[in-house]
Amino acid sequence: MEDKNELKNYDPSKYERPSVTVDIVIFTIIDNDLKVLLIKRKSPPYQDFWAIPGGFVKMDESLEEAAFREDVYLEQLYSFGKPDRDPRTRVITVSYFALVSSEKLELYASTDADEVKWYSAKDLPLLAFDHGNIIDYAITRLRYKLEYTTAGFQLLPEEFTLSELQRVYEIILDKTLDKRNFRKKIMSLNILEDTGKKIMKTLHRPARLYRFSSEKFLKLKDSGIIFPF
Amino acid sequence: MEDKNELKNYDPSKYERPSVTVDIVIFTIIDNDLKVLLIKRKSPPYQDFWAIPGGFVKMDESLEEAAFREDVYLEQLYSFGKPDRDPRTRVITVSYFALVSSEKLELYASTDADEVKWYSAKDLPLLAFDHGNIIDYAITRLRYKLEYTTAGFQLLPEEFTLSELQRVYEIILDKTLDKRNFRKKIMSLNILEDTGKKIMKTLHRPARLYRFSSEKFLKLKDSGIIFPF
DNA sequence: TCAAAAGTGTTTCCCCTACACCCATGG
DNA sequence: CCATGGGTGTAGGGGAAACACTTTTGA
Repeated sequence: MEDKNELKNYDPSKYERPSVTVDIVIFTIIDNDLKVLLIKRKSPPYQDFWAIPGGFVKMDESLEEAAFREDVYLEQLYSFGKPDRDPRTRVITVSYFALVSSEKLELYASTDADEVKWYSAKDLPLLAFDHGNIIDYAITRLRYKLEYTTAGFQLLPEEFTLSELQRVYEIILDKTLDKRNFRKKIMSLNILEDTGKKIMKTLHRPARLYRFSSEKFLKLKDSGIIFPF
Repeated sequence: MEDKNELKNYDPSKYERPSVTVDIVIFTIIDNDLKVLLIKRKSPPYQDFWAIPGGFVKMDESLEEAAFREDVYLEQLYSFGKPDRDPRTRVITVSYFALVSSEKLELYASTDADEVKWYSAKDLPLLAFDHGNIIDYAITRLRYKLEYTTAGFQLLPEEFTLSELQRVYEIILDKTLDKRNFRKKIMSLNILEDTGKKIMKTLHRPARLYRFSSEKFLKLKDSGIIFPF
């Protein structure tokens, strides 16, 4: 308690401040595989290592707004701040994870080709800083989220079939699921809306297309997910 | 993406940095009621408002180590960083919640009497900054944690009866629990050790005293709780 | 012997799991 | 008519919830 009272009188202008970054683990699914977006660092420290995208937080800027004008699923993961995690200076990072639907992928692939790459979550390169830990943690949280929320929809285009949705779950959880049980569970959540459309031109029976029921989706968004920046 | 690449080249020394604080929601149970530790602010902003304890993060200091030499349960909650949450300057706070057992209470009550107070979580005063939101979120998380972890033990002395443990759950979850089902569930977790002792001198049948099984407790600690500072 | 909380089992219900066949289409 | 994935129901098992009485002590 004495320490805390002492800190309460601390004058921030008298001391050096740590830098604050926001780093984002961006997931998508490509070719039936869970991918993470990485950027190759062009300068020290960790030059030529891969890193998750992010940046320093400026005084009046909301990085989420800058980085994600798109309507993607974004959730705060954890804040890391060990004094030695960046060799230059004390850097505290607030990490997030994002889910980007496969239909929006072009937005992320359109930069300087050699510098940005989707890596398989199962086969990551050596990473800068503690980014390996951050990704591991993000994958754990993603799997966990999937078990008890509807986050998986964010990885699909607006209209999708139940089989596509099941595949997303199977890829992330890395196990096969029973088709009937999966459908029963999803349907019981009452978050899907039948578009009435079907995918034709397939070599088999056409599949119904569903979309997220937006009213239920808003309820999810209101339930404790806070965007602080 | 363009924004993120641009930020990657950002030179931190050229820009003002936000201040970073760590704020902690400290819970305990007193008189069968869930309490939160608050401190009255002596200076602006929000002078004379109550606030949760916390302080600025210095360059090389781990606030957890400074604030909590005691062995209390400490878990990161969320990082808040809306540019206007502090009227002075941009302040990003990393919030934590802590559980303090009733037997360690003296440590926290021993400061300047009028300035520090345990408030009932059900009857909080007007709070400084966004601390009201932080406490609300902490209570939600605490309830949630209780459902699927063993965090509740942290609020009790080292040796306790099953009825005392049940009362902790009832107070936090704000509902009554079935005695037999509660005991069955706790016992099935295999985290309790019978001390062999009993509470005598009561006006009724004496209750067995249990303690946490430390081996299981360590397993809990290893399961994803990260102390980043 | 009374009051007050400790301690103890069984039944019911619901949810999760396992499991196999017919359907609709394009080629 | 054939290949391919789409679509559907039911039975069994396991865990959570409901529920009431006996025990032990101090006064």
